[in-house]
Amino acid sequence: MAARASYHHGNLREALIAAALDMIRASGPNGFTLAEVARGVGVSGAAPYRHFRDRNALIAEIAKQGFEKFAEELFAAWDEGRPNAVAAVEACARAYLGFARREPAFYAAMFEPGFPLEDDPALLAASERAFGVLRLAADAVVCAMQRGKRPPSLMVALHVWSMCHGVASLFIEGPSGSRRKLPMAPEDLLEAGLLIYLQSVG
Amino acid sequence: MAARASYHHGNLREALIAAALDMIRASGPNGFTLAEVARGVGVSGAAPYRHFRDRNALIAEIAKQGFEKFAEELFAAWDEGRPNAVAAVEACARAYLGFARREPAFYAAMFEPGFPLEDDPALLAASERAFGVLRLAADAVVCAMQRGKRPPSLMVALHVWSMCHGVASLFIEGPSGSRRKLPMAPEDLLEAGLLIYLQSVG
DNA sequence: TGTACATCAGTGAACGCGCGTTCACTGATGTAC
DNA sequence: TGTACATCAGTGAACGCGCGTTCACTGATGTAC
Repeated sequence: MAARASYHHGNLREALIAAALDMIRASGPNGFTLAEVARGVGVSGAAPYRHFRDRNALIAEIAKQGFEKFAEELFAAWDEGRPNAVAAVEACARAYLGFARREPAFYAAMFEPGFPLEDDPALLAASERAFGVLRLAADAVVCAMQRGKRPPSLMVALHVWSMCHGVASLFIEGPSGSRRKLPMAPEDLLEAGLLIYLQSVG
Repeated sequence: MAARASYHHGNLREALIAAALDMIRASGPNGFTLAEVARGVGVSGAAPYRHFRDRNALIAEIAKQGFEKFAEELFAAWDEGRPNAVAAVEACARAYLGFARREPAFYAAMFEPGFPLEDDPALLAASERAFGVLRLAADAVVCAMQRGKRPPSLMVALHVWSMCHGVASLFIEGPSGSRRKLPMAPEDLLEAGLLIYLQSVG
């Protein structure tokens, strides 16, 4: 829509991504339309194909960037396990929900892309890098325990991930719009849950 | 597609639901098309409107029936808390995953309907009835604890629900198709997680 | 500093497609007398 | 038992719509000489 001064856009690729994020935020990765994105940026419907193979490729790029941001934020929250392993896991969990809350469009593209992650190896890799941060955190928790009573840290990481994702997708407002009401902050619910879990694990 | 003998279908409503479930199983609640459902049942594109207000009403009906089946199965698994509260919760969790696995189409319609649950009061009520079973189970767990150390049972129910839903949506094959590979059965992962959690809670 | 030319990011028109929904209608069913 | 009629589940054609993608093209950019 927005009229452009020059024939060349300058940074169409980034602009398309930004417009797509707006659209996904409003109606989810499925309510997302390449044509409307192009219109929103003030460019013909064919222009996006200079930058993305097809519709899915744009979603995949967004999901990938999302996982990268996500991994960074988790990693920062983790803070090398300071002040202690359990607190660091809690910080990751807060960061997890914070991301889902602040970036519902990225989150939706990451977890409901509408096609298998395997379709895009770079995307899959980015997703695994993000999970890697949770593994780090779980490792630290497990290492803080007495030898012989250590559960597999992969399992702990998967439990933490499941709980985070469960709370986020059930209770954080997102574009899919089927979120439940809750008599408390999702952050508090998750914090309590992980505390109980980690107390028993270590 | 399938040719009919008589002018009247007989049980078009049920047939539409069954055909829609097939379609949702294959491509999710968003890849679902009223026109294709009608074709699949061998009926004109206008016929479904005799039974459902619009496309969403059909999805809502499916989600509602899903929650009802779901509640029944959870309730049966719960088995009035036998043999003991913790084991009964574990049974519910297994039933939760079993449902997601056996009925991916219902599950998808229930948790990614594409419109807010609040749009259909009957649907919302059915969803709350299903959650009610988890509350029952959580109540029993909490009641088995010593007075004074009892956490709010609503919170426990929400934790159990989050973990079940997290595991199901991350690791159980569904139509959205972004499920992760896992080096163990989701059932085992969830069972271990809940055991650790419940051990600490009680 | 100026010019020829390769590169490439955009255009716009077209293709084929299928959707959701409405409408006036018609064929079958069953009920009241 | 037979018939008139109301009911209602289907039809089929049409409406308006917008999508994703391809294609031959053209305008702007920047680089080599």
